[in-house]
Amino acid sequence: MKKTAEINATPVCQVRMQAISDTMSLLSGKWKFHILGTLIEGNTLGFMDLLREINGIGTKMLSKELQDLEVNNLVNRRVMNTKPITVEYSITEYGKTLSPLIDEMAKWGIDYRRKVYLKDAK
Amino acid sequence: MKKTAEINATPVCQVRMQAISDTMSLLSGKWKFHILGTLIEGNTLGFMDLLREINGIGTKMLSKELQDLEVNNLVNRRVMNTKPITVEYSITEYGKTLSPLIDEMAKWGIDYRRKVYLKDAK
DNA sequence: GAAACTACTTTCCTTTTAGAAAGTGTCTAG
DNA sequence: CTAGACACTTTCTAAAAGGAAAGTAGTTTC
Repeated sequence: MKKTAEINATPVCQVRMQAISDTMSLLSGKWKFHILGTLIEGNTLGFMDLLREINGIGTKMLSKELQDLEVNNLVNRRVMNTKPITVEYSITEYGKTLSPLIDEMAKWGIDYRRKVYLKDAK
Repeated sequence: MKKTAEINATPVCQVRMQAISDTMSLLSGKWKFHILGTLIEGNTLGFMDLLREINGIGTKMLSKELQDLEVNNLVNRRVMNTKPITVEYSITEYGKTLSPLIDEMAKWGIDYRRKVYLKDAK
C-alpha cells in the first residue's frame, strides 16, 4: 500500500507551526535575544553601551540586528542632539511583549545548567 | 576621557545571557522547535510520520536534528522489533519541560500574525 | 592638530547551515 | 523478482550567517 498522501493538515498544528516559524524568523540569529534582553533590563542605551554590555558582539552585527529589530517595531532608535552625536536605543511597547518568551528561555537555560551540573557531580 | 573598561558584569545579567545562549544552542537550527512541538502534540511517531508531519523538512535534516535532540535527552529513540523495522520517537519527560517555551513562542507568533493582519487591513 | 569619542558602513573571508539527490540495507506483498 | 515500505547516510553544492579589520564622518578635548 502506498502512504504518501496522508499529510497531517489539522488546522491547529499548521497554525502553531506557522507561528513558530514567524517568531523564529523575527528573532533569528545569534544576538537578537541578547539585545532585546539587555534593552528590557536596561531602559535606554547607546550603541557603545550595547557593544560593551553584550559580550562578544561586533559593530557590524550590532548595527545590522538593531536595524532588523527597528524595522519590526521591537526597538526604538532615537538620534539625540548632543555634542558627539549619540543614539538612544530602547525597547518598544510591542517589544516588551517578548518578555515572557525571553524569561522562559532564560529560566529553562538556568535549569539546564543546574541539571548538567548535578549530573556531572554524581 | 577613555571609556573602554566599564563592562557591565552584574552577575544577574551574565547568568541570564549565558542561559539564553545555552537554550539557543540546544534548540538552534530551523527545525528543532517544529520537531519538539510535533512530538509534544503527537505522542510517539516514526521517522516517516515526522517527515510527513513537518512540512518541508528532508531526511538529512530530520535525522541529524533527531540525533541532536536525543543526545541532549529531549527525545527518546526506540527501535521496534517489527517486520519492516520501525523506530518510535517520543518526547522525554525532560523534553516536556520545554512546553511553556514552545507555547510562548507559538502564542507570540499568533499574536504577531494578528497584529500584522490588522495593520494591513486599516 | 593629534587623539579620542560617538556611530556606523564596507569589504573580505571563513564557517555554518541547509537542501537535493542518490545510495545503503532490510523486509514483504504481489 | 520487482516495486514499495521503512530508516537512514553520504555527497555535493549553494546560500546564509558571522567576524575581523579598516574606513567614513563629525565633534571635542588637550
